[in-house]
Amino acid sequence: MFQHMSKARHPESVDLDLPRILHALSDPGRLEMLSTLADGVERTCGELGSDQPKSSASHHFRILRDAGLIRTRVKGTNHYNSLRTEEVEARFPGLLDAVLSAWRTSR
Amino acid sequence: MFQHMSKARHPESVDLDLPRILHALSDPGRLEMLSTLADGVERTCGELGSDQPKSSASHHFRILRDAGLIRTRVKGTNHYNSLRTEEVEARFPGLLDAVLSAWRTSR
DNA sequence: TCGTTGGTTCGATAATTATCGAACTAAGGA
DNA sequence: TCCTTAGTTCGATAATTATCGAACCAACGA
Repeated sequence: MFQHMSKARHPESVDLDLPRILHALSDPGRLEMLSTLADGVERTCGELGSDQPKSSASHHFRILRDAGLIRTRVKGTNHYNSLRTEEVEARFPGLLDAVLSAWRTSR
Repeated sequence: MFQHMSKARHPESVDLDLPRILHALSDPGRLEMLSTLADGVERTCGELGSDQPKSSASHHFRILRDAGLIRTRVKGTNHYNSLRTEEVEARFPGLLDAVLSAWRTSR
């Protein structure tokens, strides 16, 4: 009885948990993915995590998804990821901007 | 040949590492400590971590210190901790404010 | 000098997270 | 129907982090 991605959870905005979000953000690879997504363009997993094994990339996507930072839309055999900008912003104003611009200046 | 706290490291502002900082922030207890320190008042370890065993509290202080988020000043037998507000702000503008106000609204 | 106080460090154990090959699955195309 | 593509899930192992009692240490006061 396992859930495949097609039924994956995306927590409601209200349920976003700050420590969980900060943990998801505490990894260079994941920050890089989010930074890429920050332009609002959807991207497939392959486009974002091509520098590592598929299972590793998938793991990191899951962390981000479970934290509520990205949404994954399944279309055919592709999984399109997008940043949940407005929802995170509504719950934690300024957080995403601060983190992503911090990342860009320190990279 | 061990280093006691009196010679503990406090990383230079320039060396602040974002993933490390975000990891340090990804714990409710540590967020609570920082939130308390945000008023600018120095506090001893005992005042901040009285809800847990000394060794656990000390561990969390170390994480925060190593990340460069707090400074620990030793005076007599007391260790006074303060938030490194300006330094973190200078390196990562808006980050601390965003995280701490996010924490306060979600607690 | 002895005890106390405030906190660190050690050491052992538990818990969480990361990594990645291999098996799997759903969708699409030939 | 068979093959391929894109990505997930499993399973095993390694690495990191957390927890906390116990030993320790430096400063202070009696």
